[in-house]
Amino acid sequence: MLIPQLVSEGLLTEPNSAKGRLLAASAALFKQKGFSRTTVRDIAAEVGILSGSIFHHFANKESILRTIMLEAIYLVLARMKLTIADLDSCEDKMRALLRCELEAIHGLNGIGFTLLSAEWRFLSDESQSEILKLRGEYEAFHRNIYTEAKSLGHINVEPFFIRHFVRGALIETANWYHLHGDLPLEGLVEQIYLTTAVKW
Amino acid sequence: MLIPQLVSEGLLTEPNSAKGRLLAASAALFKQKGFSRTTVRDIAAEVGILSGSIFHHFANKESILRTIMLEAIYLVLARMKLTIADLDSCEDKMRALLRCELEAIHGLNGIGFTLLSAEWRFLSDESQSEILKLRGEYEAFHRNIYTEAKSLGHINVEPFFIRHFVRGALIETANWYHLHGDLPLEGLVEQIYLTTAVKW
Amino acid sequence: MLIPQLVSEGLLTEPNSAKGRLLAASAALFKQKGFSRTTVRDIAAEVGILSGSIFHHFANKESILRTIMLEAIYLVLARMKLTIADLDSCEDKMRALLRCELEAIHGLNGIGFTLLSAEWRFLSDESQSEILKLRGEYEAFHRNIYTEAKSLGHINVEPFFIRHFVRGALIETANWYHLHGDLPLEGLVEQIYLTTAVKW
Amino acid sequence: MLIPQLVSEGLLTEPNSAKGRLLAASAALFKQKGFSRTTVRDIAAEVGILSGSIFHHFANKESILRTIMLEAIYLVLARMKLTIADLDSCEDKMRALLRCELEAIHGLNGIGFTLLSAEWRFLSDESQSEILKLRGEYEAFHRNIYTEAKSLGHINVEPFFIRHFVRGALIETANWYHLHGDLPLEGLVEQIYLTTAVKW
DNA sequence: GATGAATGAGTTTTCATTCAT
DNA sequence: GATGAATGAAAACTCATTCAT
Repeated sequence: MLIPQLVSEGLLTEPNSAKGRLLAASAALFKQKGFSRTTVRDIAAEVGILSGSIFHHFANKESILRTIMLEAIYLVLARMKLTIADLDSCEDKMRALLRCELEAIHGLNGIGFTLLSAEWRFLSDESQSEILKLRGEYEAFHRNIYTEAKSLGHINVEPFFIRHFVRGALIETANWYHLHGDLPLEGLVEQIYLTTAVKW
Repeated sequence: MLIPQLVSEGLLTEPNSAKGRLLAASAALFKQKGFSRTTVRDIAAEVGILSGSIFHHFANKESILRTIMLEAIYLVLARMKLTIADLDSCEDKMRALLRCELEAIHGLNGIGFTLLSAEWRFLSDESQSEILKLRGEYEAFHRNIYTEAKSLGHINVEPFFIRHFVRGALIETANWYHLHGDLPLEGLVEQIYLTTAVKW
Repeated sequence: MLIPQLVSEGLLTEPNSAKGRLLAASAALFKQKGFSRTTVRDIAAEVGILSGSIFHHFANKESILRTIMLEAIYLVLARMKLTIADLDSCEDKMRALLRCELEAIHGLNGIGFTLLSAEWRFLSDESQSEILKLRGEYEAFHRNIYTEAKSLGHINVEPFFIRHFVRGALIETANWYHLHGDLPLEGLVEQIYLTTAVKW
Repeated sequence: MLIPQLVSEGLLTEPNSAKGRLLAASAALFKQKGFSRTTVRDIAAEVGILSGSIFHHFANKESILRTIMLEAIYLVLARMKLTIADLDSCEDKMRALLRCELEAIHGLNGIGFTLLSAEWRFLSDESQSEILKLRGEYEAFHRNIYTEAKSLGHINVEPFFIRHFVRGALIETANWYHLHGDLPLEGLVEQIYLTTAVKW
C-alpha cells in the first residue's frame, strides 16, 4: 500500500518524517473539519509542535493541501497501474478500476479521495491546474477501458458519458456507503457494474 | 418557477423584499466564491447596504446559508410534485424526475442545488439536521418511483442502490455538463436513462 | 405600596401606561442580565413593541436606567417617611428603618435597590450627581436616627461609621438572604440590630 | 506581597511576563472603567501591543477577567493563611482577618477585591462556579474564626450571620473609606471590631 | 528545527439610534 | 405612537504569517 518507489522518486513524503506526520495530521483534520476551518494551530497541536514551526516545512497553509492532493493522485495512479498490469479481460479491468477508485474514495490508502473534491476550491489557481494535469491522465486511463468495453459490447453508452456517470456515482458513495457495514466493497463494485453494464 | 404559494406559506421569502434580495445576492456569491470566502461585506455591497444591516434580517452569516438551502429544497420539492402530478407512466415519471433534479442542480430555478453539497459543512449541526429531514422527504419521493420501476422491470438493481448511483451521477454533471453546450438537457436525461434502465 | 401621591407629583410613572410598562420590563431585565447586556430589543420584545418605538418615550437607553433609579429612591424616601411618622421610641425607629431598607433591597416594592449599586456606573455623570443628591437626603435621614441612638446610649460607635457598616451589611444580604427561606425578614432585622446595638 | 510560591505552583502569573503585564493592565482598566467599557484595544494599547495579540494569550476577553479574579483569590487565601499562622489569641486573629480583607478590598496587594463583586456578572457561568468554589474555602476560613470567637464569648451573634454582616460592611468601605485619609486602616479595623464585638 | 510572541489586516457581530412612512 | 429598515461606528475575535532568539 505504501509504494516505496514513489517515496524514492520524491513523489511521496516519507510518512515518518516530520513533514510526513504534518501531512497526515493535516489530511485528517481537513477531512474532519474542512480546510478553511482547520487552523495551522490545530495542525501543529496535533503533531505536537507550535504553529510557527509549520512554516519551516511548508511555505503556507495552502501548500499543505496541495501536497496532500498531489500525493493522493500519485498514489492512486500508481496503484491503478499496478492493479491493471496483470489482468487480461476487459470486464476484469472494469471491475478492478471500480474497486481501485472506491478504495481511494473510502481512504483505504492514504487520505481519501473525497478531500480532492471537497476542498478543491481552496487551492490556488496554479495548484488547481497542476493537479488538473494529473487528473487528466487519471481520467484518460479510465476512459480507455470504457472505450474498449464499448467496442466489445459490454456497455451501450458513450465512454465519455459513462465515465462521468460512474465517477459521480462512486464519489457519492462517500456519503452513504460504510466500509464496515453489511455490504462488502466487492458487493458495491458488483452493484455498480450491474447498473452500468449491458443487461438482458 | 416562482411558486407564489410557497411564499404565502412562509416557506419562500418574497424575492423583492429586502430579505429576499439579500438571499439572492448571498446565494450568487456563495456559489461563485464559496461560503467561507464570501464576506458579509461582499453581500452587503452587492445589495447596497452596510454590512451591519444584514444582521437586522439574519442572526448570523450561517443563517443566511441555512435559509438559502431550506428554500432551495422547498422549491425543488414543490416543483417535483407539480411535475409528477399529471404523469401516468412510470417511465415518464422517471425521466421527469431526472430532468427535475438536473434543472435544480444546474440552477434553472432558484439558486442551484450544488450549493447544498458544496457548502454543506458550513452549516451548524442544528441546521444540518433540519435540512436532513427535508432531504429525507425528497429522497423518499425518488426512491418510490424506482421501487415502482423495479416492480415493472424497468430497472434490475435495488432502488436503494440505483437512487444513490443516479444522484451521484447527476450531481457530478455540475462539474462537466454545460447547459448551453452541444447536448440539450433532454439528451443528458436520455443518456442517464439509458445507462441505468434495463438493456437488452 | 404604590403611593399614588408620587404619581400625581410626577415623580412616579403611572405603572399601566406604555412608559410604565417599559420601565417595569427594563428594570426586570437590568436586574436579570445587567444594564450593558440588556439590549433595547430585549426590552421592546418584553413589552411587545419594536425597538425603535422605545425612543418615543425615552431619549436613550441610559435615561431608562436613570428614571428607574430616580423612581426607586423617591419611592423609598416616601415610604421611609410614612413609616417613621407614627413611631416614637428611637429603638422602634431604628428597627423600622432597617426593615424599610431591607424591603427596598429585596424588591418588596418596586424594582429593588440592588439595581442602584449594581448598575450605578452605567449612568452618565449628570445622572449620577442627580441621584447623589437624593441619596444624600436618604442617608441623612438614617444618620439622624443613629445620632439620636448614640446620644441615648443604644449604640457605642460613631453614627458616621455605624451607618456605613449597616448599609454594607444590608446591601450584602441581597447575596445570601432569601425572602422566602427559614428566617422571616423580622428575624433578619433583629440579627442586625443585635449585632450593632450595645451588648452587655 | 508577591508570594513567589504561588507563581511556581502556576496559580499566579509571573508579573514580568507578557501575560502578566496583560493581566495587570487589564485589572487596572477594569477597575477604572468597568469590564464592559474596557475594550481589548484599550488593554492592548496600555501594554503596547496590537489588540489581536491579546488572543495569543487569552481565548477571549472574559478569560482575562476570570484569570484576574482567580489569582486575586489565590493571593488573598495565601496571605490570610500566612498572617494567621503565628497568631494565638482569637481576638488577634479576628482583627488580623479584618485587616487582611480590608487590605484586599482596598487593593494593597494585587488588583483589589472590589473587582470581584463589581464585575462578577460578566463572568461566564462556568467561571462563576469555578470561583465560587475558591470563595467557599475563603469564607469557611473566616467563619471558623467567628465560631471560635462565639464559643469564647467575644461575639453574641451566630457566626453565619456575623460573617455575612461583616463582609458587607467591609466591602462597602470601598465606597466611602479612603486609605490615605484621616483614619488609618488600623482605626477602621478597630471601629468594625467595636461594632461587632460584645460590649458592656 | 523549533519556540513564542507579535503582527495586522480582515472577519463577523453588536446595537443604540435615526427616520421616512 | 408605532413600524421596520437601515445606519455606522465600534466591538470582539480570527489567524496565517513573520521573525528574533
